[in-house]
Amino acid sequence: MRISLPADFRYDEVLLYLNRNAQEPLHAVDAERRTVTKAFRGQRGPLLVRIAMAADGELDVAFPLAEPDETERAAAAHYIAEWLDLGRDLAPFYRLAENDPILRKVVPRYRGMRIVGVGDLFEALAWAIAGQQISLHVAYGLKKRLVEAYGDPVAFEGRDYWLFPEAARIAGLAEEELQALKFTRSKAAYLLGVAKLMDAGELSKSSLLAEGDLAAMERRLTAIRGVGKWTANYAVMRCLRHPDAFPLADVGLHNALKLVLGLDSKPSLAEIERWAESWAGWRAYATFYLWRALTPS
DNA sequence: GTCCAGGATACTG
DNA sequence: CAGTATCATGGA
Repeated sequence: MRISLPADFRYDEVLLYLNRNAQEPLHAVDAERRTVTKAFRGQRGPLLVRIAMAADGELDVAFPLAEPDETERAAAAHYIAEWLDLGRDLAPFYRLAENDPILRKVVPRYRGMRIVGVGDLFEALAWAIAGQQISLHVAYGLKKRLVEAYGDPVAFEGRDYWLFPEAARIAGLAEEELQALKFTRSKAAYLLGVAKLMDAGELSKSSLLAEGDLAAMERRLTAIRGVGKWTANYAVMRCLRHPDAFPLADVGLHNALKLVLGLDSKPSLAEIERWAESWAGWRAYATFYLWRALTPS
């Protein structure tokens, strides 16, 4: 199957981003063959896709495990388009960045990079909660243990491509079972709370999207115990895909600004908020591009 | 040993 | 209302 790509799209950036975590359980990047292999939940069961760049510049999508039917092909196309944010017109962001004293230092270098999404709201929130305050390295460990304990494996070529645990599965656990995976008491409680809320149907991606504007989504999410402004905006950025979601308290953002601006200490939240005023409408993309500056090459 | 990681909450003055 | 202690693991 083929997927046509928008004008500004850089596949190398997808590979680089998805290859940050050497022990990633949810997908695999083959750097030499330039492929990404990933399983996701379809209506009739798990689907495994392997994407690659075709010679003609389109995205090639293979289904190495089982031949999909028409519904499944459509689901995969939709999933990938949302995952890689293929539908977004980045031209307004690039125009904005050209005239911004901070973004102009970063954005042109990575033109074509799109925010890689997390389709599942429970996964996005769980990942954000796991990542609160600790290093990415530790957060990756938490995620891997959670996925391999309670997720669902799809075996192919001698390894497992895991499906992230469903909220219903986590909702039935005791806090101690999450603590055994090295979640702190607080994080275990937060994650259980979110899982129960979603399992009860009181929180879903569609109901959140129906809120419409960013402020309303943030209000609903921050009403949940353990979900502060950072977590809410992170989840909205990665899952709901609002281009203006802004994880202001993000340490990576602070470090990126320090690096890009050549500061000798991290800027204050008030300063960042002021700079970001001119990024209005695109603060999620501004953040993603600034994060990129922290990665070599 | 100390500091800090892609924060949130409860508590204090 | 603004500061501060606490969480709790792992790498530098």
